[in-house]
Amino acid sequence: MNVVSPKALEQVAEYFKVLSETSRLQVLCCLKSGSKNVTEIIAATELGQANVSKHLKILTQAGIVSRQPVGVSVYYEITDPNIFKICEIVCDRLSIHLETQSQKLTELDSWQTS
Amino acid sequence: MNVVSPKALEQVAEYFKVLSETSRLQVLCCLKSGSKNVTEIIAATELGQANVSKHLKILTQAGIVSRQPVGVSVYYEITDPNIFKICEIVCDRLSIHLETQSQKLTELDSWQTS
DNA sequence: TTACTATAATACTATATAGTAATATAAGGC
DNA sequence: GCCTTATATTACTATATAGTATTATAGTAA
Repeated sequence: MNVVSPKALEQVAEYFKVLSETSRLQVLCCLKSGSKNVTEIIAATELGQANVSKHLKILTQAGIVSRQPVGVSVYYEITDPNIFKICEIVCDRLSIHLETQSQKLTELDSWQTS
Repeated sequence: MNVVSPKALEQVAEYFKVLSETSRLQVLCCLKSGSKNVTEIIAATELGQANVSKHLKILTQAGIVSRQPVGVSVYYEITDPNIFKICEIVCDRLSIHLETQSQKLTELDSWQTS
């Protein structure tokens, strides 16, 4: 058994873990329109400075964004546009899931009140 | 700012969190070939029984697998084949990232030995 | 040099969760 | 009824990490 080695799956899991935080997704979303420096990212996301800095480091290490110092400030940019393709697939899936969930709730409700 | 609401991003992050564990990816991989009961999943993944049970609950609640009791055993099946499309995109991205990483290491190495 | 601003790193707390041992539940066979 | 097997749940420990206050570093202007 074990067609795919757990070692390889670990890498994939690690990548998903980077995407599994609301704050990091916020950062990615605000970078969707183009390169921004840290101050702009802080303003857009309303997150703390140290927090944003930490998340940017994680995103950079994962190769999802790139870092480019310009004078005193540092600009970050998305290097992997596929990110949004992945998010789209997930969103589609979520809406389907939520729909069936609410349908089940409706059925449950009508069963209780009958 | 904040084009996408953090509330919506939370849902997406939650979905990614489900996929961010090696053990759960192992379970999904072993279900790729088709429906399996818990005993078969335990055998294929070599994970503990309670652990598998917990992961299956999480995957079911996320709508990624479906649960079907048959007699004394319970069969699980992947309900969202898009999962593997997402994983493929991530794998492609990972190989690109690893390649550039190793390239950087090679450059660093040749710089040190020159 | 000093002062100021932008970003990063450190140290810490609080929270979440993976894994596991033990227990519970439930279905079939006897 | 009891016994066995399959799955789920509970209680617990150990670990990881998000957020934050504080400090450090670096670029730039006066």
